[in-house]
Amino acid sequence: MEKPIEPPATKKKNGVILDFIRTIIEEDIRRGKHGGRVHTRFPPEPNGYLHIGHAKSICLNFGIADQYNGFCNLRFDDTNPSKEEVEYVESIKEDVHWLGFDWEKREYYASDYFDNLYAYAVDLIKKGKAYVCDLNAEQIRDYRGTLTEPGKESPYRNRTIEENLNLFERMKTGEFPDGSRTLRAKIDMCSGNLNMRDPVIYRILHVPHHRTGDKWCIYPMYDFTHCLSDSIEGITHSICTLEFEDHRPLYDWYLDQLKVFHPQQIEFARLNLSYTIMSKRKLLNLVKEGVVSDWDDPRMPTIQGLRRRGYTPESIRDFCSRIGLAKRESIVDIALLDHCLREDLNKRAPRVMAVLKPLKIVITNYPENNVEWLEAENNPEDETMGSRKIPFSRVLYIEHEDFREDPPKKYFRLAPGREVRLKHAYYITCDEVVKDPETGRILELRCSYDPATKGGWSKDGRKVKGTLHWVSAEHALPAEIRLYDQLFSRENLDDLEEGKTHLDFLNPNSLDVLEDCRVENSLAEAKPESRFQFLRQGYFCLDKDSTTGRLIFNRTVILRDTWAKIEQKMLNKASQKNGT
RNA sequence: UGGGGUGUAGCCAAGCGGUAAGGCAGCGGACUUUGGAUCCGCCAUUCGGAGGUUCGAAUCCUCCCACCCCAGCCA
Repeated sequence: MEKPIEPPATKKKNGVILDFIRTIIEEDIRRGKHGGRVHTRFPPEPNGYLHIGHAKSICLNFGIADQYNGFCNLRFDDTNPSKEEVEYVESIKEDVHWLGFDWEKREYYASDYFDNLYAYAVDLIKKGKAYVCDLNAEQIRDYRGTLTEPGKESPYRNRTIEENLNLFERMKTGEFPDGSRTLRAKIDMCSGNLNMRDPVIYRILHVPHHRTGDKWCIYPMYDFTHCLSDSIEGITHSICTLEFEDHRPLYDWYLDQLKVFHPQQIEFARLNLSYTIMSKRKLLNLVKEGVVSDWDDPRMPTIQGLRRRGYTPESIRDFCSRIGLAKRESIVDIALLDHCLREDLNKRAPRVMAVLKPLKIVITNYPENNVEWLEAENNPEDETMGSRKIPFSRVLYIEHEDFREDPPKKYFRLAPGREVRLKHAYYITCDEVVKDPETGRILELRCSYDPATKGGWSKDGRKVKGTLHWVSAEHALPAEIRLYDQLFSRENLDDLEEGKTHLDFLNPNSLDVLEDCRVENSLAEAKPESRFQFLRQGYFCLDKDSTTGRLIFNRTVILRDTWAKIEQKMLNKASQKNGT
């Protein structure tokens, strides 16, 4: 059988740099291996929801199949019925489709092969390469030895083939209790690779399976199942993550002993993201403990969470193509994902105006009861998206943040006596600040507009530095807006101080719900999952909790905010002067 | 101290003996009816370290160092 080859150098093809896996594949095609055929598989275990790390693997496997005119199977690795559920297989299928990939008719389950696998095991016994072992779990561990000491051979290792066949058959028929016996491969108890010290092939588990019901009470282990499932399906390149590197000799051993079609296992480094955890177990725990609302909480790195948050499948695929592929472990900056999303939505998302924290302004020289419908472009990046009419009237709301009574340097929004532009509308000047005499809170602004600046232009060439978004008080729709931020405040959650866990670094501000927002009336007909750019603020997505009477938006990501940076720098400078 | 891997910028990542691609982040500047977008510049004399081979080394050799994975009847 062919030995796994060292990852060869990356090569360029048509100027595009190939990663090490595609380089191997191109070399295999060139040499005519498997007749030039390329067949991959995405093999999730249905014991949890898919996350962005899985997206990397999905894009890789389906992407390669597509690129080399091959196929990619969806195969559920369902050999442990005590952890797996149909709920998960349904969500996985939905997520893969949503990401934009199609396995067509090739939906397989490892459990489909239970009969084949049993026959292969019998074959191994007949070849004298497997035996039934009566050691219990604890004893097997003792016999296995340690990392630095060799193991000891099981006293049951040299049973006759007939006895093994008989015992294995009786394991299958349910004669023995859970954990009482196993079928083991007879390899090498002295191997430096623990996986080769007579690994378990089958264990007894009197547990019903979500697909095979109670047909089986023995279930095959991963190593035995995976290589043979790959072989049965004619997989050419079996791509998995780094921790399986040690398993490759076993993967190869089973296939060599059984003399069956031999795919090649290739390992790559899984995705890690800054400020994010990717462990299924920890993610499940966040849901169970109520730290987040569910698997699709918009702060979760699950596909469903990202989807609800407003990420597009296109942006996730772009991200996966940009993070690279290698064998070194790394933590990708979450800023790259946000960049991909902004790049996508900048071109595609319609622009609308929404005021998150409304400040009422009255245009004192604008006629009462008058309404003008002004032209507003839907996307300056794409003319074909057209325009819409937005209502302007005497009473408006602007963003509270866009007014300062005592503006700092470089602040060029509204302030007493200052003139700014209302986007698509008029120039206005702030004439008066009305405050609550008791609390001093600003209640409203009295402004005047320049009728000669309709549309936001001035013939006299007068410049205004600030342009604000706004909504007409009478026409605007009330909305709830959920502002999301990273769930964790720590960049690297895998390298924590003694005694700390990721839960010690939860970001207390990961969710801020604004109940009293105002959005422009064109949003009345918006459909859940539709995405918008709220001008000057960020990208938002209509949440599924929305009802006709109550719009709810999730903030996906903010726009780049140069002013926030400038202000932060000024604050830093000031605090340095104060010696704090 | 056994076996298997990996070290190139703040974060990813090319490079495979001919003199350090690209992206993200950051920093300048232009432009702007989004402080958005766009554009233009800057950002590794050095590749974990030390020796060696060579006219020439991130690339080859030797030794060393650091980090990750493996002792489930999980996947």
